[in-house]
Amino acid sequence: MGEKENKNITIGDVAKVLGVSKTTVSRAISGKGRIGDATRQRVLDYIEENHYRPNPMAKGLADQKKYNICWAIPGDSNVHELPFFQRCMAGVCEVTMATDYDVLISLVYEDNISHLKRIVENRKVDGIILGRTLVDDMSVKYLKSMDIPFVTVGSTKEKNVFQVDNDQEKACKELTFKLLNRGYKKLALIGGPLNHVVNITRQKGFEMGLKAAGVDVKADMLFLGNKTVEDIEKAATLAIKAGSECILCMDDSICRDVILKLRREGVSIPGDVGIASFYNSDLINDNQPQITTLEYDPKELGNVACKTLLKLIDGEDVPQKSLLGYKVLLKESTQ
Amino acid sequence: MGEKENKNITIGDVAKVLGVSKTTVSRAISGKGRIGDATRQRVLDYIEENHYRPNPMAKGLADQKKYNICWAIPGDSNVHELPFFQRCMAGVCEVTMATDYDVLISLVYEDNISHLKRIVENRKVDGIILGRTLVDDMSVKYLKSMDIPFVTVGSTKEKNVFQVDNDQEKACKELTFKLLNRGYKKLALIGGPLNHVVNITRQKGFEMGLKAAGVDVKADMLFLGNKTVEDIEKAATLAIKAGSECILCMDDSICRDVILKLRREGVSIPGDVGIASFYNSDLINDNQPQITTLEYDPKELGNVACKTLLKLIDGEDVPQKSLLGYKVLLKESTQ
DNA sequence: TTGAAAGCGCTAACAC
DNA sequence: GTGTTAGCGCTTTCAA
Repeated sequence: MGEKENKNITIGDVAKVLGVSKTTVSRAISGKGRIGDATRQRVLDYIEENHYRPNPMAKGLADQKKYNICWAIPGDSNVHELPFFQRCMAGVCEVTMATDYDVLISLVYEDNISHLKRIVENRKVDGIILGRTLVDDMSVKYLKSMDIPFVTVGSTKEKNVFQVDNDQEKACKELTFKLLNRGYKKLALIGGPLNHVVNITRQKGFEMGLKAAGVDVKADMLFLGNKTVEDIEKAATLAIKAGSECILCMDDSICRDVILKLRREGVSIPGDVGIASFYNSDLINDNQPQITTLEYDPKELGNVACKTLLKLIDGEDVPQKSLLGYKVLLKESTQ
Repeated sequence: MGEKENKNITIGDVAKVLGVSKTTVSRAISGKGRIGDATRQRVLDYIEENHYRPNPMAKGLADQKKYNICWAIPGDSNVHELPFFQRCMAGVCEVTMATDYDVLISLVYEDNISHLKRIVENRKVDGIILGRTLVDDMSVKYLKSMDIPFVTVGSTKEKNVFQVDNDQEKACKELTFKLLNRGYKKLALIGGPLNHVVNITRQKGFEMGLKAAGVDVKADMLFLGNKTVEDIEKAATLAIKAGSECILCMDDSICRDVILKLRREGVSIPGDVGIASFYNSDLINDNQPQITTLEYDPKELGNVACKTLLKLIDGEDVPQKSLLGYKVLLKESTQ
C-alpha cells in the first residue's frame, strides 16, 4: 500500500527517467537498430521493474498493424462439432500466447458472413483463420477478394489458399483398406452434409481404400448427405437390411447415432455388424464396445494454422498446404 | 475493373476532397459538436459512397479506448458445457455487432489465468465478460484488483461485482416444490463440483424447495461434489438403494450419465424412479422418456451481460445483479 | 458553424 | 551508439 502509480507509464516516461531519448527506449524494446549493450540493459531493467507495457494502439497506429487475428467459426455448428473447434482454438491461443497477437472471434454462417466482413473491413485484424471449409465457401471467396492473409483449417479446392488439414484422404483409405483386410466384405458408408469439404474428402479416401483392396465401389453402399438423426437412423437400417457387414461412419456424431439406433434394434456390435468411425471424440471413445476410429489432433491443427498465419502476416514463405498426421485405432467394434 | 483505389481512405482524404477540415469530418461522423446539417449530410454521403472506415487504432489511440471486450471462458471445460458457452457467446456477439466493439477470446483455467492477465495488462480490451464463476475465483479477484470493468455470467459472493444470472435459486426451489407436490416423497440430489458457484446455488434452491413443502432436508439425500462419471453412477446406485423416488440432477451432463446408468441397470423411468434435471440441453432433450427440466436461455445471458458491460464501460449506471427468467418443464420422466 | 493545431504513444528515417 | 523529428489517423480544445 502507499504508492498508487497505476497510471500507464509510457515510453516517454521511461526515457525521461533514464535520461535517454524515446528512440533509445524503443530500440531497446524492439531489438531493432543499433544500441549499446549497457544502455539496452538499463532500459530493459527499468521496464521490467516498473511493469512498462507498450500501448498496443500506439504501436498499431505507428506500424500499421493490429496485433489481432480472427478465429472464424460456424455460429450454427452442430453441438457435437463444438469440442473440435474448442480444442483447435486452444491450439491457436497457445501460439498467440508467445507473441503480441490476440484472438478475435467471428461467427460465420453458411449463408451469412457479415460478422466476418465487419471485422475485416473495420481493419481489426491482421489475418484470419477459418475453422472449417465448405465446398462453395463464401468466406474463402470473400477473403481472397479482400487480399488479406488467411489460412483455413480444412481443405478447399480454391486456388492459392493456405490450408492446414489432417491427411484425411490417406487416413480414410488406410482404415477402409485395413477393414477389408480383416475380412469384412460388404462395407457401408454413412455420411453427413455434402457441402462440407471434409465429408467429400473422407468419401474419396473410402473409395480409394476399396479400390486398393480390389473391391468395386459400386458393390458397396453409400448413404451420404444425411442431415438429421432420422436420416442417419434410416441409413443405418437400410445398411443392415442390405447385408452390410461393417458400417463406416463419416464422423463421431453419426457414429453415435448409428450405435444408439442399432442398440435399440437389438443389433449387436461387433457380433452382427462391425462399426467404425472416421473421427474420434469424447462422444464415442468411452463406448462399450470400444469403437474403431481415426484419431486426429485438433489442437495441433490450431497450432500449425496459427503459426502459418503469423508467418504469412510477416511475409515469410509458407507451404500452401500442411498435411498433418493421424492414427488408426482398431478396436473391439470391428473384431 | 480499372480503378484500384483500395488504399485505405482517411479522414484527411475526405476533408480534402470535400474542401472542409478534418475536424468537420470527425464531427459529422461522431455526431459530437456543432455542425451544419448540410455539411454533415455532404460528409456522410461521401463517406458512404467511398466506403470510408475509421482506423480503429487511430481512434483508439486518440480516445484511449480499445473497442474490444474480452470473452473469458474455461479452457478445460467439460465437453457438455461447451454448447452453453457457445450460445452465450453468440449472444455477446449479437450485441457487439451493433457497436464498434469486437470480442477477444481468453481461455482461463481454474489455477491459471495468465492468458487473461496478459490481455488485461497489455490493455487490449476495455472490459471483460467472465463466462462462469467459481467459489473462490482467481479471475474475479484479479479483475477487481485491476480496476477494469467486468461482468460475470453466473453469480458470485464477491462484493461489488456486476453479475448476470438466471434466477436459479428460485427455479430450483420451484421445481423441487412441484415435484414434492406431485407426490414424490423421497428426493435425491446428485450434483457436480462444489467449487462451481452454480452448483451451490442450485443446492440451495433445492433445499428451499424442500423446506417450502415442509420436508426436512436431512431426510433427503444429497450426493454432491461428483467429478467423474464413476462418481455419478455410484451416486445413482446409492440413491436407488436408499429408496429415492425421484432423482434430481444438478445439470444435464449428470442427468445423462444417470439415465444411462439406470437404463443399464434395468431401472425404469418413470416407473421405478422419477428423474429431473436442473438444466436442459440437447444432451437430454431428445431423450425417451422426455425429461423434466429447468430451461434457461444462454443467448439472452450473453446478451444482457454484454449490454451491461458496454454500459459499464461508458460509465452508465447498471444494476449490480441482473436476474433472468427460467421455465419449469414438467415432462414424462416425473409422471 | 467551422478550422488550426496540439496531442494520444509509438516507430523509423535521418542526422550527429 | 544516440537523439531529433516527422509522421501514423483520429479527437478535442480553443479561436475565429
